Amino acid sequence: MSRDTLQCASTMFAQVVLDLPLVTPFHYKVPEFLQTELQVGQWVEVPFNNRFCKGVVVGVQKEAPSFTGEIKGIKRIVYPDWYLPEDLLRLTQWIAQYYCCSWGEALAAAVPSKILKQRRGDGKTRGARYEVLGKDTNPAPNQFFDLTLNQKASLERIISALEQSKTEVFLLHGVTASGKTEIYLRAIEHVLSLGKSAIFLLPEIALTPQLIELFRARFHEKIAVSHSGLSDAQRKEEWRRIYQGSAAVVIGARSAIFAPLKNLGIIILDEEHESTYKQEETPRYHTRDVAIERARFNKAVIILGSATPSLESYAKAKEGKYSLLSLPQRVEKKPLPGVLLVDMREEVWQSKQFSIFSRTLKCAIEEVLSRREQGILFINRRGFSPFVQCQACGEVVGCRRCSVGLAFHSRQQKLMCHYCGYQISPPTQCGRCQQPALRYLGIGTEKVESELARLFPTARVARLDSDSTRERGVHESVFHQFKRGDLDFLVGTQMVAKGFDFPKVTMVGVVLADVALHLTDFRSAERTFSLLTQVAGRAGRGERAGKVIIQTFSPDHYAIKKAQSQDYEGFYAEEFRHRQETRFPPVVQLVDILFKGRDETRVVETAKETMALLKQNSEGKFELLGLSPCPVSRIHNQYYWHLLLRDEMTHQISEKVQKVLREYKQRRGVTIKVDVDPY
DNA sequence: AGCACGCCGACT
DNA sequence: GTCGGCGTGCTC
Repeated sequence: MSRDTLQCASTMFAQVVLDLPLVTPFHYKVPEFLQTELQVGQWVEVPFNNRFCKGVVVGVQKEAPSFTGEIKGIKRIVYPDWYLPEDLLRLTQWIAQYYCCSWGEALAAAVPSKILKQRRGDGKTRGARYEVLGKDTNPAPNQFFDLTLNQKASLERIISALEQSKTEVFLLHGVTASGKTEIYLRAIEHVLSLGKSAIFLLPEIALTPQLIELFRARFHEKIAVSHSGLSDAQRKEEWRRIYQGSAAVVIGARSAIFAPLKNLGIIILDEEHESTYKQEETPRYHTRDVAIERARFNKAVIILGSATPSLESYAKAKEGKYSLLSLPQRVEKKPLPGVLLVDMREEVWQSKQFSIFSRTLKCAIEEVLSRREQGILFINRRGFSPFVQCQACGEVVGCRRCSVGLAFHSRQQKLMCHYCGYQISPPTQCGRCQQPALRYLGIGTEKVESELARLFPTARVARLDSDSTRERGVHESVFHQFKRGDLDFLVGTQMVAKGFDFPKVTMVGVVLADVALHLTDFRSAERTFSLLTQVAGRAGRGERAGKVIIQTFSPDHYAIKKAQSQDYEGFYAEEFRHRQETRFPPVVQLVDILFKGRDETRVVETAKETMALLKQNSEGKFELLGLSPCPVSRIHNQYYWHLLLRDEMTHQISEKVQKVLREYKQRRGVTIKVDVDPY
């Protein structure tokens, strides 16, 4: 894959990857008039199956390819001055082979669709609007406050790795408010001083306006912020800007890992335990693993930061594959908030009725109001009532197109499906037994919001969840109101748990901690623990000490107990032991094969045949954990089944599976997708 | 993924 | 008689 200009009289052949799920690159003749220009990494237009397609040149060769049919010629170079950087070429190739997809599909994930997709006559990009970058609205003073000893020690190790230009993976384990961000900022400053560039990754960019402001204030026009609101044209424009070197620091979610920066010195992945880093469409890559690979290609340093590292990363740190950096204390010696568990079984028993706020939580709310402080109430479900059940026959009102219940949303006065968006007006009677006995059960954000308003009429309350923030700007305006002190309480889902830094928040209430705990998923304890720890971390970041109240029906569960004592090590040890006993990651590797189709019998037949084929070919290299319907087995009238495979970390599983699937003739109407390291 | 080719049912 | 349904196979 040389980038040297081709200067050869005899015919040359180019290997071209097309944006299609085709396994191999295709060969094309390099016409005379392109021989001196054509280089690896360029986008070309080629004739393909009676039409023209765009593709990327991934190699050139003198030898004629073994293909026996007619070899056609490249029509033109699409962008004479643009090359896909070599590290991205190799990175996409790695993604294709590790995550079982075509190189073309991996490229499609890495490059804005406007650049790759064949669209005739897109040459004129008329007045692409994009956000003017680096305009800092309120230029914060460069805060060169002193680092704590732990911060200093961590930063020194990072800088020493940067100086040596060798890849080192750091796992920065710092409790909430321990000053991880300051380390990131200084590491990036150092990288810039070496004339190199940086990528800073976040789980979800829209949720972190504060952090973005901090970066803007520090790096001014050097940064490019990639957010999901960009149009296709803006995305292409952003790519061009970064490619031309007008930004040295790129901040963004998942896809920012593919930013075409030159001379990459560092990649930082904040909140590395977050599951949003895993892409759920083909290619189903995990941003953390892609980032590590890209760092390796560039001899760059990578920092994974979290208050609750994933089991995967912490295990690697313990094995010595990653370098562990610890920040066990909050900055300025601020204490971690005290955490109180409320046993809701006892609460219901003693108060003889169920209220969504226990007496303890009510007191705490009153205290916040009387002291003019602020509070956050967290509940991991949106809507008013997560499900509606007939008290006569037990039937739960379900979606017509999905195998899930409908949730009642009081704002719209509708029952809604959270999977496909289907909605109906609240029925007056049960659809099965016709009795007018429907009851609205469970707790969602809307119910917490309305209960809070009912019990504390003076409280000024706002709700933050994906319903309330659907309209543009709502998130930011609620955020600023809360910051200014125009609100007393914020009620919300995960959204209020992440990255917020409000000094006046002294109380955080978790209305029901059990929601995520009882899902049939090997990561549910880990998710619960880290969510509770993150939420708790929102309290007591300012002058006054914080208090956290967790209401739960399972106060004895280790995920909840360890979250109460904020004991990551203890949780890790116990959870790791579970994973060893039950043989789940990180001690083994999983690969999931997904089957989807409108005709369920066909889906199952296909899955069974595939399973039989895999069994024949497994040669003891991996274990079949069995075929089953997905937890939500029907979405939008499509049936979902999956086949889970387990492997003792030999990493040959993808190859084997790919080979088997390639040989298997796909049945009509059923799509098969491979999910390596599934979530 | 597209797109053509091909083989069977109901329509101007 | 043809229009068009989608099942099958191929693309340098």
